[in-house]
Amino acid sequence: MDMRFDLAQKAQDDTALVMAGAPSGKGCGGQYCDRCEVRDQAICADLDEQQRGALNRIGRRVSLQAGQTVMWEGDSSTLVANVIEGTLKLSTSTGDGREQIVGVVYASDFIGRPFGARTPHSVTALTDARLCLYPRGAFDGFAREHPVLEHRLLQRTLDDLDRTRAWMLLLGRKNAREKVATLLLDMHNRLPADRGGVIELPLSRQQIADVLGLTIETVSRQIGDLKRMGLIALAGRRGVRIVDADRLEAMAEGE
Amino acid sequence: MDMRFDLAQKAQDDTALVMAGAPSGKGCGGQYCDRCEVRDQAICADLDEQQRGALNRIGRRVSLQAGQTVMWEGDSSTLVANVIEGTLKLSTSTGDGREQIVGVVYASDFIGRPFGARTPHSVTALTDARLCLYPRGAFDGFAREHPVLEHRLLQRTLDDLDRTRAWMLLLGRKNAREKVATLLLDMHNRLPADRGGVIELPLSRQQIADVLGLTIETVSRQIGDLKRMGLIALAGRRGVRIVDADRLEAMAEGE
DNA sequence: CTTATGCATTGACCTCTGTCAAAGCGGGCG
DNA sequence: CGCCCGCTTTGACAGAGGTCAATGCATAAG
Repeated sequence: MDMRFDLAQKAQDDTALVMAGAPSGKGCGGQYCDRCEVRDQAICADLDEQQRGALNRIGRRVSLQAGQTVMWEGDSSTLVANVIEGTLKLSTSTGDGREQIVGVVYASDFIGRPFGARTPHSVTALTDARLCLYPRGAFDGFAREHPVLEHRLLQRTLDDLDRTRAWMLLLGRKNAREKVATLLLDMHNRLPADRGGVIELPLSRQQIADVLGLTIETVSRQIGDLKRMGLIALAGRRGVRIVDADRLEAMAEGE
Repeated sequence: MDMRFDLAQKAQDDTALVMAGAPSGKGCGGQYCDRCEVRDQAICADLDEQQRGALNRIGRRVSLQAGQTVMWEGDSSTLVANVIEGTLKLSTSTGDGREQIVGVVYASDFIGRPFGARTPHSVTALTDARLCLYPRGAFDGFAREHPVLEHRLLQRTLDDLDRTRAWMLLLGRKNAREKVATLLLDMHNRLPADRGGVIELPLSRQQIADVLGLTIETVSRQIGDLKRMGLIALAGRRGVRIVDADRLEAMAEGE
């Protein structure tokens, strides 16, 4: 059976569980916000203590396991959230099941579609994750009353749009080697490395393929080539160390 | 010589002309806004008369000829604008000159990068066009003081992001036939048709290729195939009529 | 109306990436 | 510690789309 369909089934059940199981009225809570890991990076950063308290009251914390899907492409938009911890993918699919990952989000990022009727893409946890979840209607109302929040959301959305458009160049005009090199550099810049300089990829080979618009076989071959050329070193299935960043950057640009 | 480079050269000169030649202090002007064709669709729609007057004072109207470039990828972001009339493309390129069109904008759309240091893509007129142009700094300041404007800008940016992500699915996962069919339907939905049902494409074959991540030859072959199959009819270089929308939609989805 | 220019089409060929199938191997479980 | 499952790698092959080159044909200038 297709792994992706498998995950989807599982997640559908789990999501229902999360929704039902969360204690109502228990928001992020002022006490949570005070020690929130992403308080200074997330969109709530510019709110004062009182405003944050008010936002708290409409939200709640939720834990996700790797593989769980929080929102489904095409569903009516009922939830938005801040990512407290973990990595998630945003994805869309064609009618016949081809998938494209349209974004990868990290701690402090915002997910969901405020001010819109439909969720344009699915959101699925790649690692275990924690969210600060808000009902969309209440969030929209709060945002409209707090321009500092909307401003921060606007900045974030503009940044997302820039990054997304840059990725279109990769999808439309780069070859497989350039695509893989670009992704490895991108992850290298965004993920923490251990002492040995090894980063743990949050994506399987199939997911890398889904981000780059390739097949798993092509991704595997390209990574193998880069290793054989001595530009990268592999450590297990998910570990990667950039050995020669300059040459890898040259590859990424097609030089 | 490469057509695209040629255009670029030409536009660089012309842009300078426009900037220097515009009478300073002559804004869109209250009298212009009153008869503005896009007043109710552009981001200024929710401003009251007085606020619109204030925004006017920092902007001015500018005319562009087809082929002129208004903003350059990577330049510092100094301008933003509303499109009054015409069609423009947003594009990025790799170091070695491969181009990807990352967006096509029409009347009432907003262009430029507010709240950011750099322009992430070039903006070039595909047809003759008119803009309502604002210096970025002044626009940013005005926007921060007028949450209704920022809200409208946020909605527009969220919509852009949705559309851009949907396009990523096309770039990463659709084949040439599906890409071309999708584009023709998209244009059919957004452009006015004459009595005969013929739409005038604002894009040359090369530009269609740059939107779809294909070569001009592949685009030409696919359009030829669709014509031979009786799904579309051609009228000159730019004219297209959708003959069988249902079958074309099936093509677009790969069915 | 005619001509010239440049965009568009068509053809031949080749390469890159996808497809299908089999083997390898990392990591969790017993 | 070893086994087994599922992800990953590797191989052989096919086909979609790119490349290079020549021809066709709108369109606008004369």
